Amino acid sequence: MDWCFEQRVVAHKCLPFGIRIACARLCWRSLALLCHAMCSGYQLKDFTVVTAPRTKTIDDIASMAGVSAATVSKVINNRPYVSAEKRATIERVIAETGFVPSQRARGLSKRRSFILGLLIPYTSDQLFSDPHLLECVRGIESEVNAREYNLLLSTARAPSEAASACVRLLRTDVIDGAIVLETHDLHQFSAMLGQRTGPLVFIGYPQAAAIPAVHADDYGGALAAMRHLLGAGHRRIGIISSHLRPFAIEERMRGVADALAEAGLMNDPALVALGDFSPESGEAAARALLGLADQPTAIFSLNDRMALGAMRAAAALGLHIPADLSLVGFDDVALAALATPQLTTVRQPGFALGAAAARLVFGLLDGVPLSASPVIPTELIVRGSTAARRAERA
Amino acid sequence: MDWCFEQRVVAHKCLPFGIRIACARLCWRSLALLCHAMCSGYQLKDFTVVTAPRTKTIDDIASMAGVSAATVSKVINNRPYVSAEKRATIERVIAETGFVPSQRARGLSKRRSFILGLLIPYTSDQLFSDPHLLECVRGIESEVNAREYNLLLSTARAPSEAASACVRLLRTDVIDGAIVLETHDLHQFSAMLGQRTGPLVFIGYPQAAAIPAVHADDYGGALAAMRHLLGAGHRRIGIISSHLRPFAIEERMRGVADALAEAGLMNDPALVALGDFSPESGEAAARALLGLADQPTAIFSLNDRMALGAMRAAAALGLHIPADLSLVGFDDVALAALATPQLTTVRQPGFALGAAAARLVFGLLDGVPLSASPVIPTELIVRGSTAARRAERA
DNA sequence: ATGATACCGGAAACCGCTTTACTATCTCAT
DNA sequence: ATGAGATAGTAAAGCGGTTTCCGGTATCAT
Repeated sequence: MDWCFEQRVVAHKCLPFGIRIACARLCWRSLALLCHAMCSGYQLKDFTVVTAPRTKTIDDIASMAGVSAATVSKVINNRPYVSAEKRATIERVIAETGFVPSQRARGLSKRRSFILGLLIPYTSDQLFSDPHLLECVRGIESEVNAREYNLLLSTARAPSEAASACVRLLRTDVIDGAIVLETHDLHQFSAMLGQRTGPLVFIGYPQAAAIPAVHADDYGGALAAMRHLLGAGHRRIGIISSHLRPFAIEERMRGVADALAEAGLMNDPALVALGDFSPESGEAAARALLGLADQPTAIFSLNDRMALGAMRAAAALGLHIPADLSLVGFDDVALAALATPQLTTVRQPGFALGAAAARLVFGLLDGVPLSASPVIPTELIVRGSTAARRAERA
Repeated sequence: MDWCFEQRVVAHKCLPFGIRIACARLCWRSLALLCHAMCSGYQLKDFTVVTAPRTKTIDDIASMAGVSAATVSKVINNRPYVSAEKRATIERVIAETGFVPSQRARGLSKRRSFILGLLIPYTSDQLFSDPHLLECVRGIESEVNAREYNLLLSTARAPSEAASACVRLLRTDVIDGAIVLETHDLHQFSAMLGQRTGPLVFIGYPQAAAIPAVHADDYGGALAAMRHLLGAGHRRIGIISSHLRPFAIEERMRGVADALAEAGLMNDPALVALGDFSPESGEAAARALLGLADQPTAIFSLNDRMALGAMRAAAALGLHIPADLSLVGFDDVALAALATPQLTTVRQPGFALGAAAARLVFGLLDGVPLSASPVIPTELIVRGSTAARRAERA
């Protein structure tokens, strides 16, 4: 059996001196002994490396200010029953020493970590390159910073992975609550939801009931977009939808249907083409729509990327936008404003969504009972890609 | 003076019953009393809301397994001196109860929070929409996950804000270390660097000495790009650089100069046009270059976005790429592969950069002495925008 | 004066886990 | 047999704050 360092044994066996290495916190002297022994071929076993202790603790501040730690705590937490002079003294000492309490210890006592989790299940990488996400994060951050919280980022490749990561983060006390960006299948989450501790809010449409969520007014946005086109005199409006049907798309389609009904128009299935959100699929869908005998005079694409593809298709077919064809997108991605002509579209309220989600989590943390899921309004941005319908066969 | 709830007083004054509300942890009964009192118009003062305690603690597990908490801790931390049978028992109990230790308490004892900070000083929003960033984050995450760490996200509008946020996070013990995405002026950071506790690694070129950093091989990338063009026979190569000169650009320019020198060519200042990284500025710069009497046959743009602008300029001038003009970019943004023709460019090793930075932080945390800043190789991706120079005046 | 009540301040307990320090048992060469 | 050395296990002491609980003044109406 190899010789080894074991706490109690070190002193007797390996080291000829009368000094024992009592604890893992090595002083220079014991360190030297250790080095010597290790150079002689001994192995270390059952040892731990501890990092340096805190430079200043609340007790130091307390003794410097001539009070007890409890009083310092009161001052730090801005609580009553501290005389003005003591408070001033303590505040001065804190300012002088630049003392900041340890969130680790604080969290243990207060049973809060002051950290919110942000879970991004990015099955598709585009999520990150999506400026909408940046806006969401900014919105979340603004609320989080206002409450002196922090934001923990966790991305996961698969939704199931995200669900377990989320539960783990919550159960290990790392975070106080979490915001989850919409996932196609929330089933994964709902299965693990019972195991969690702490609030969870989704940005998107909750498919399971009783899951707090915030979402944009997709319905209203689509309604506004369609009304805009209908108001401009368009009667045959092509729709570029998707064969993938997340809730947001369903809602937008509902808005489309209602707008058509409002105008007394039929919902002609021939005028609906399906894509997969990519520009290429949008181009193909637009070609299909424009190839109809009774060509539509306007197209509403349910996302911007497909609308940009439709723009290409129109150009290829020699159609001028907006003279020959009006085009409306959805999302207001950065490219929408850079395209020629600039794309009329419905803006996603990213910042507001993020902020609302964060507020919801904080509310839940504070015990505010959950009310209805907030719906954040969308905004129609009218730019150069839409115009009044030209007179018939002009 | 208003009547108020104060811990000791509650019982005598506000409540006629013999029950005192001894602690803030309200049971239903005392809660009912409180509600009653408040409905009668009394105010609450000096109260705290505490969240529920942990459902299961290590002590519960210990008693369930019939051992002491210390032994359970040994098992959890995979340390020796636990008999196989006890270990098995404890592991079974842990599995059955689904117990996970509290990171809060763990962090306090171990003096580690198991959280790494990621600081993104996004003066310009494009940072986030930059897929390169996503790759960096993915690289960091892969290392972080491997070590069962977590990632805390902190964005800041100004570098000074980022510096203070970073120092605060470090000093409050929230994070164990941090990775900072390159900032134009590190001076802000170096000023506060002394106040920090814990390692800090930059992704980018450290302008102050002795700051650990990792960066991409911008020099080598530019060298490879230029060699590629020179090898294809090009002799007059326009450079689209920038009037902003972060270190990365300096390095790329150095690569350009060395490649030219290698080929025995002069570094003609007339062939260098300046932009501001945007596509528009790239377009303008390309127009300027292509308007020269002695038109270049190739252009090397120091970033992709300007290269894409240059592509537009070439198209507008009726030049075909790569037949009339070869074009090389730098970064390999997503659009580079989607452009027509596909852009030859130098790929930023985002994932590797992130991973290297994370490894560096962990190394520093483990006390590994700092060696030289790692340089991550870049890769020339040859696509359709470059071709051999056509015979003179063909 | 004198309770009654409000304001202050501190000792001690606690949050949940890790580490120390020490005892007890087992192994094994002498 | 026996003491040295290795292994197992645990009570107790932290980690760095917060909260409880209680005693001591200051104030104030009677």
